[in-house]
Amino acid sequence: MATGKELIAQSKWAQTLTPEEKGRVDAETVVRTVPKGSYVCRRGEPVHFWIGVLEGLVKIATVSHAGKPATFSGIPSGGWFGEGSLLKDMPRPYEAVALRNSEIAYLPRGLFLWLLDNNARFCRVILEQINERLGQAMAIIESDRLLGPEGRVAQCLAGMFNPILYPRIGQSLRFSQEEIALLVGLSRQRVNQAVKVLQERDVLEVQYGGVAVHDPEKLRRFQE
DNA sequence: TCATTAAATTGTT
DNA sequence: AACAATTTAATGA
Repeated sequence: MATGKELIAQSKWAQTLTPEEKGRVDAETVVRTVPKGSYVCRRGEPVHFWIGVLEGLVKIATVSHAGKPATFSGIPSGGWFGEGSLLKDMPRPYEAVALRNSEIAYLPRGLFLWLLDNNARFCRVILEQINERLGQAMAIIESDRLLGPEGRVAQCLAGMFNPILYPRIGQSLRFSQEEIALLVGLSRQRVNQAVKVLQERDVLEVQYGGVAVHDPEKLRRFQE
């Protein structure tokens, strides 16, 4: 099992750091295990950290006044989130819940802002990430309003192939149908039907504990 | 390495 | 939501 430091070093942004900066990151970043179903962070709390999913799967969601949850996106291993909230001085607008046992890194706000101020390459990587996330948000809005369950599942999975937000994801996505259901906001049963339809259409292959996608473009083009 | 058991996931109602 | 069937992971001989 790789250590927290090793997993952090694999991130794209970590490659931009000087040895001194790397030292501060290692010294100040806290890594903890978050069990399945527990909060990684809560809505409304002060934003003190930039958060990384070293291992596992986390969903970003909010809860309506009626108590209905709405998922915005899923963050798999290697993904970092919350940079937008760190730049604003507001309580955290969304909550994050671990969908499986996960290793989560918490990088202090002060260190994050210091890196932005002092390292232009780091700053650029973060800009790219925010830009990618905007594109992803647009895609989610579109699929939510225009597509049926099969299309939503397809777009959700296709979003996981974004190489800028989530580097090093192979062609096999190890997300169980239950996890996919929690991410797209459908019942597990409906997701089970949807992935079978997608398999019929030759867009993906259903496997035990996940799906295999041989052609992400084809998945992205599935707009029904 | 193989067989047995427990746990996770799937498929269906 | 509940159930049975299937697959994987873990355990010990």
